[in-house]
Amino acid sequence: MAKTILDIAQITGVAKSTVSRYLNGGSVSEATKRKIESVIKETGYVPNTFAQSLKAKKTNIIGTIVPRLDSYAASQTLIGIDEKLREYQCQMLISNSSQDLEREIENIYSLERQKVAGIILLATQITSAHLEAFRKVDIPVLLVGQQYDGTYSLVHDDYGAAYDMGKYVLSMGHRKIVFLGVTEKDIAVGVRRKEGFQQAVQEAGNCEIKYCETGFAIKDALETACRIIDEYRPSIFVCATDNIALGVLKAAYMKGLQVPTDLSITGFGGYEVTEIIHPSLTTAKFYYKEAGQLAAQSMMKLVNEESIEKVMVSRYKILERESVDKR
Amino acid sequence: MAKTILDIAQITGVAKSTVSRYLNGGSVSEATKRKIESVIKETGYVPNTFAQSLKAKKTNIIGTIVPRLDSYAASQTLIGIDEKLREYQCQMLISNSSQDLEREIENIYSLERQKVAGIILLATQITSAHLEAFRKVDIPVLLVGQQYDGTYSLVHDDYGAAYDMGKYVLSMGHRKIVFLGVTEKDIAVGVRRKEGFQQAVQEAGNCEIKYCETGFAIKDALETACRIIDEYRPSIFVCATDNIALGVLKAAYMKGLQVPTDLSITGFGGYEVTEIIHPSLTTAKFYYKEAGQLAAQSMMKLVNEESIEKVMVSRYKILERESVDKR
DNA sequence: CTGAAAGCGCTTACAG
DNA sequence: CTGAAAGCGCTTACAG
Repeated sequence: MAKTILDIAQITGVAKSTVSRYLNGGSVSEATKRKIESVIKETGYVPNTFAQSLKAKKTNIIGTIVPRLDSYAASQTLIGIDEKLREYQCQMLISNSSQDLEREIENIYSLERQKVAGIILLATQITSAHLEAFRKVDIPVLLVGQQYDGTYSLVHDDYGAAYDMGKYVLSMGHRKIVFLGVTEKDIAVGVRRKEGFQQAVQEAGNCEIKYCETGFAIKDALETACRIIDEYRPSIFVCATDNIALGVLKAAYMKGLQVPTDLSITGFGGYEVTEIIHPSLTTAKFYYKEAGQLAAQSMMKLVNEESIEKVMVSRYKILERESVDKR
Repeated sequence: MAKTILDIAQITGVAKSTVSRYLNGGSVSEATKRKIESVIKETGYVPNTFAQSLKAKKTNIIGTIVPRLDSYAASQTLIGIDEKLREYQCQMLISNSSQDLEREIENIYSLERQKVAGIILLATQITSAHLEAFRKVDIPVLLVGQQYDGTYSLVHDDYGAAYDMGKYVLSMGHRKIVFLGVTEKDIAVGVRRKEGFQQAVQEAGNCEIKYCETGFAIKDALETACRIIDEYRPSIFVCATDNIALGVLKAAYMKGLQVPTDLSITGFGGYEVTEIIHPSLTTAKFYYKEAGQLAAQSMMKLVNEESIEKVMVSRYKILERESVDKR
């Protein structure tokens, strides 16, 4: 059923090598070119990628490992990567780790086995097993979202965004603040965003601020927020992600608090939904798709052995919307 | 750098075939087994997938084509597929068509070239070029979300869900209704959902109903809804997707209408966010992840040449929430 | 411009 | 249990 290059050669009456040359743009006379072309069309021949790759020892596939498929940040980043890779005639192979760090490691090795040209890892936490894997695989690895010494990384400016967000919140007159963050194992989201915010607060002084931690899931944030609202009455929740902010928003409704009059809320991310909801959410927008494109472009440079910055930083923008009230 | 099976064989002092047998669980003596094992560990040898696949002529990869990465339905379906495939030791290769039908066709052929064992297509529209591609590629194809004669398909019960939604809306006393649908090129969403709803309305009689069409994007729905609200004052918008409902919700806010007191809204899909927003959205929930799992399982049967139903139907559930008022 | 031959890394009957 | 050999489908110097 599936034709091989030999079939084409025999039908056309030329040698395999000639067909191969035709396929790869080598020198072939116009006449044979036409003959081969028509035979290929008739037979519906498609080259066997494996045989090609076996020779080439390299593919034009870039592996991308994502912690989860159902995240705005991840899907936007993937879209950006995909777009840019397509420009370079490269394919993107998505590998889902389902937020399982061990599976993430497995995926790295599995991508190596599939001879991808490079690996883009949408990182959350980096363990020593990760570092070992980076060392072992003989292909370029680029981290997106987390920074780690010794590997290439593209990060969002979590610190800067959080600092600006802190400045903004304070400028709006808030002095009784809950910062609802996440585990510090996640350096970018758990540590950097907190630190940036802390810096802004510190510079301002006289401010009552409580740092709390919750999970990434909306439901977790909802529960945590309900508890905090009962115990403590902040004028604002500064949330480390938009999803957390969404949970807090729901908690406010459940507690009968008007947003932003009774309670202000901010997020990080700039998910599409934050603009649609009412009140719309004040948040620090990260340019995920853009970051994805940059990641892909940088990876292509790495693959072509051009040099790139060890650490690249993607931009952000504070979106002042309706969920923050002036105090 | 990268070791081959020959290197391992030479270091161990055996033949390539023995190493291969070891790798594939053939008969090898305990002693050689141990030796080979240790050499492989030392060298960090990983088999070359291409060489393997070149022989096997088949991979354990299932290709999945999605119209877009940033859709709740798509990502949930992918997660379901991925989960189930993993159970079968199979890989999922995601191919994004960015809502470009031509690219979708290209992706089918490209997956064939990569010798995937089967293709799961999260379908939107099926053109004749699609049908030609299905015929030409010599591997099983399964459609998800759309039904088409001659191909295997797994669909959501769009008609049933829409019928039930119609019944529900009418039972809540609504008699001046806008059904905000999408292009009829999309049979499942544009035609089936409308037909199911129509059937319910027809059975009820005496009802003023207006059928309108809009795009899939929240922004499109927002604009369309604004126009409709100005021209016509329905008591309810029945929207063909949750995203459209979200757009209408925003439009209502912008027009100063209270939901659900001034205007009721329903959707289709059951996206996570519909539960979080306020008021929460009444919608027909489809079980995307479950559908993905079933799709993967069915595909595995197809790959193993077991027989499956030509058309499978996934379940749904009407979620009665806060966005519909009793009239 | 064209063809014969070697080789990419693996698997698989076939002998032994 | 083990090894030599052929072959999967393609590419790539090397001659001609």
